[in-house]
Amino acid sequence: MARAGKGGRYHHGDLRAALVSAAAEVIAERGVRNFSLAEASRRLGVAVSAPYAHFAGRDELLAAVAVHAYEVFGAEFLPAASQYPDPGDRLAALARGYVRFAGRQRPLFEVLFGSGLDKCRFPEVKAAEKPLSDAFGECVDALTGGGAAAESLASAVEAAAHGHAMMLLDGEYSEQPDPVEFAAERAARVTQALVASRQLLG
Amino acid sequence: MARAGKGGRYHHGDLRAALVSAAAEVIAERGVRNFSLAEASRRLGVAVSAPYAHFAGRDELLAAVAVHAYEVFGAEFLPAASQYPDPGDRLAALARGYVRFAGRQRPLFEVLFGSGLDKCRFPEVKAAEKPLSDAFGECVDALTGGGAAAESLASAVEAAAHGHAMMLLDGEYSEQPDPVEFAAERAARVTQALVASRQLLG
DNA sequence: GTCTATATCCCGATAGAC
DNA sequence: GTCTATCGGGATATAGAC
Repeated sequence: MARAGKGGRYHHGDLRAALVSAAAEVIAERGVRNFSLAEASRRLGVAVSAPYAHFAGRDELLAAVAVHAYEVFGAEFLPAASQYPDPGDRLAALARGYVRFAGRQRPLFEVLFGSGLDKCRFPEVKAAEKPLSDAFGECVDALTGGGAAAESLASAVEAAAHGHAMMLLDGEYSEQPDPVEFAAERAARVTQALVASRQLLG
Repeated sequence: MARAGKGGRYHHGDLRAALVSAAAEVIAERGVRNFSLAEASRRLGVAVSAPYAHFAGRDELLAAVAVHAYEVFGAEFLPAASQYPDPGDRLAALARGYVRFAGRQRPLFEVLFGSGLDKCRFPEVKAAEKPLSDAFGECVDALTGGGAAAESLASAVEAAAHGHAMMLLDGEYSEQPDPVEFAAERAARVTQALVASRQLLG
């Protein structure tokens, strides 16, 4: 890392990357809603206008953080799921991981789903999401043989995982000793139930 | 409604209520993220500081809009569900209504779930939510006899409904002829599947 | 008790110098 | 590629008119 002092004229070789990680820090400390380009700039000791050389605006930087969030997500939870030989167990492990990610990496999860970021506007974000949806897709294909049945099972499981994550972050399980694990286990169980009754889905 | 022209000195008898409905309008037109106290004030022809006589800040006004959102939600979808004699069908109708509300009253739904509003800080919001969770609770109690089984079924169905709503708003079903009904039907079906396999849940 | 006027501070965004 | 300067807008606090 190069100079951040006020005397420094130029920053370093990779302001772009530095901004992404500074943004992630700010968001972790103060929440997505209170994140600002200006604050990220201040931390790096650069002018508030410096980010505009790398990002068209606040949303574009947020999108870059979102890409990072999906990478962390994948690195942290896809390996754990792939251990299970049974596709139903694998799917349940994915749902569990999804909820754990929400609970353990709350700020990153909020960038993805609570920041109001319109992912459709950013193809990079969609691309970063793909390994995750592919993991779901692989399991449901193995379970259903593909087609419409696969699609509706995937939809159901993703919805269940997301819904439990949201309820966790909403504080619905705050009376539990370990809210994160509680929600994660529930999502896994619901997934198993959906797998068992998949012929009813579509 | 009283005068809104620039010449007017006072506004009317109920600035508080006027602010809530103006806020709902602004949000409908420009989205929750772009909502501001100043914009709502401008529409009513009052000074930017006027709202502070009724609300401590932006979040407090947003909370009032959230209460309104839950009222609309209840008025619009609870009656439809209560028609069904079978508790499983009733639960499925609730899930369907939940997703329809998200799709048809998107701005209000976003106030509830996409505005970053911390509902725990506002007891009024929690109270306004109660009729809705009671409706879910009544169905699951009828199906399971209450207790932990009721709680986990309720959790699963709410998560499924919320998850499908979120995927709908995320554009996942945009290639469908009627995305709202498509998502609503899926949520209803998933609910029926969860009811059928409820002994696996908890 | 309700609203206006005003002033400060922070943020997003742009233009032009180095 | 970065800085300085600047504009417009929103949040917020205070003082005062009615």
